[in-house]
Amino acid sequence: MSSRPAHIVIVEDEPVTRSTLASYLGSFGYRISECDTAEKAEKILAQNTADLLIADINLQGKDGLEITRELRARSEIGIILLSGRTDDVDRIVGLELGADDYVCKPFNRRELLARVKNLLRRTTAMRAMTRRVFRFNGFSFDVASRQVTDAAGHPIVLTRAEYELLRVFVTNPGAVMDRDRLIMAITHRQDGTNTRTIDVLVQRLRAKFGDDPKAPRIFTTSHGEGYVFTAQLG
Amino acid sequence: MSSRPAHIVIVEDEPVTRSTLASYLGSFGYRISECDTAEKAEKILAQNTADLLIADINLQGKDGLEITRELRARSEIGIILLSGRTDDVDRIVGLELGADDYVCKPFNRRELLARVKNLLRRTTAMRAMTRRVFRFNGFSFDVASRQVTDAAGHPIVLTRAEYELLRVFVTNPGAVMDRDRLIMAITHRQDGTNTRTIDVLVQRLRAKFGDDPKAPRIFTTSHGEGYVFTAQLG
DNA sequence: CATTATTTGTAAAAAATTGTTAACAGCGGG
DNA sequence: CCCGCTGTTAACAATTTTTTACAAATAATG
Repeated sequence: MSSRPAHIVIVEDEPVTRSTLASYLGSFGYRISECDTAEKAEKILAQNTADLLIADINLQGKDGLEITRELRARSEIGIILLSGRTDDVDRIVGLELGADDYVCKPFNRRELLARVKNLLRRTTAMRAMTRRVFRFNGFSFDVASRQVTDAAGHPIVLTRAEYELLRVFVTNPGAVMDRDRLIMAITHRQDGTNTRTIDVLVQRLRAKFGDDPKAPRIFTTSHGEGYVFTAQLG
Repeated sequence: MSSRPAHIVIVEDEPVTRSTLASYLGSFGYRISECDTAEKAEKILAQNTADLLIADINLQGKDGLEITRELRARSEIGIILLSGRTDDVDRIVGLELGADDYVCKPFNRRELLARVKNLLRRTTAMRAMTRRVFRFNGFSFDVASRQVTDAAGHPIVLTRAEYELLRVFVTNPGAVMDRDRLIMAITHRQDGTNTRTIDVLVQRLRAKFGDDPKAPRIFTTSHGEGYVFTAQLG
């Protein structure tokens, strides 16, 4: 019905809280991804499809505050922190790191929903306006307007799938991404799509960007693993 | 910090709280307007220069909740409510009316500052969207009067459906919108009209705005999903 | 090192989606 | 009532995505 449901990532190591929250928000039509550690969350966030992160402040290993710091440095995604403590200092630190909100447990889920709604209204509008342009090997890629130009300034036309794939690549430079993950990022249907689709799309990107698979400089094959974006971003 | 200091309006009938808050925020370079009633606040807000409203929930006459309701219906300004009570219900009502935040007194002013900063980061990006005249690729589109002119100033006449469609596009730049949503936006009914209507209307908009579907710069199709407005609004 | 199995590159066909044109029905104004 | 305009639908062409098939390349094995 609507354009595309907002994508919310929940990081919470307490299973009950996590699944309760996930099913509650999910019942309002949001697309939910759950996980229990910061590392798993970052994998999901790397796909750049998330609109909002709800993170517990107390996690094993890397905690919610650290995710906030790292994420805010490179993204305008909405961040809501959850905490068991109502300590002023904690709250202020979280907010000053750039978290949009800080909710203390036990929280009223209806209140959280209201905060989620209000924040999503802001972030989805903002995502459209923030203009990021990536440059590599003489090419220029404007994510918002979907325009690509080569070194001579001539436009290169990308199809939707090519655009989505390139977007995942440039936002994850140097990271090896397997085909399942790339499929998830580009396809709009969730039923089993053939992983070879990715190979074909990579081939088409290579053709449009003049990249030779035998001596790749931009889209490098990682045999048995997937593909890596190996161009130097400037 | 930014080109022009953000403008914050404070409505609070308790003089001490108000002036303390005003001078504190003012010391960080914000432009502050103080007042003690909703009516005076509305006068200031009518000038359309405000970025953020901080309102006490308990005011003589029209209270903070009522301001929120009325304001949110026509504006995307940031709203932070202040309250002496920590009642859950009050807070939820405020948030569901569209307030971005709800802070209980006595509040830590450093926390409030952090919330103000974070919210302003969101709203200043959004301010562009509350605008009523949109400019893109040399064209000018006045939503209220339905007037469109090209780069040379020559008028372009739109039909009702074309106008509605363009309005949805410019107010949701960068968002992929599926055909159902676009249909709902132009016909205000929900029943099953052929989705291909949208394709024809998009094609007509493209013709009038000189956009080539093979290398779109304004109305971009997102294969399998819908359409996106990808022109840069200026 | 030769052989084998697995993975990837490529081309082309098939399936799904969109672009385009044209025709039709409804509606309001003259 | 006729006329022009608008929104809608239908039909067909073009494009995009996905699948399929096979050649080439890489890794594994003895």
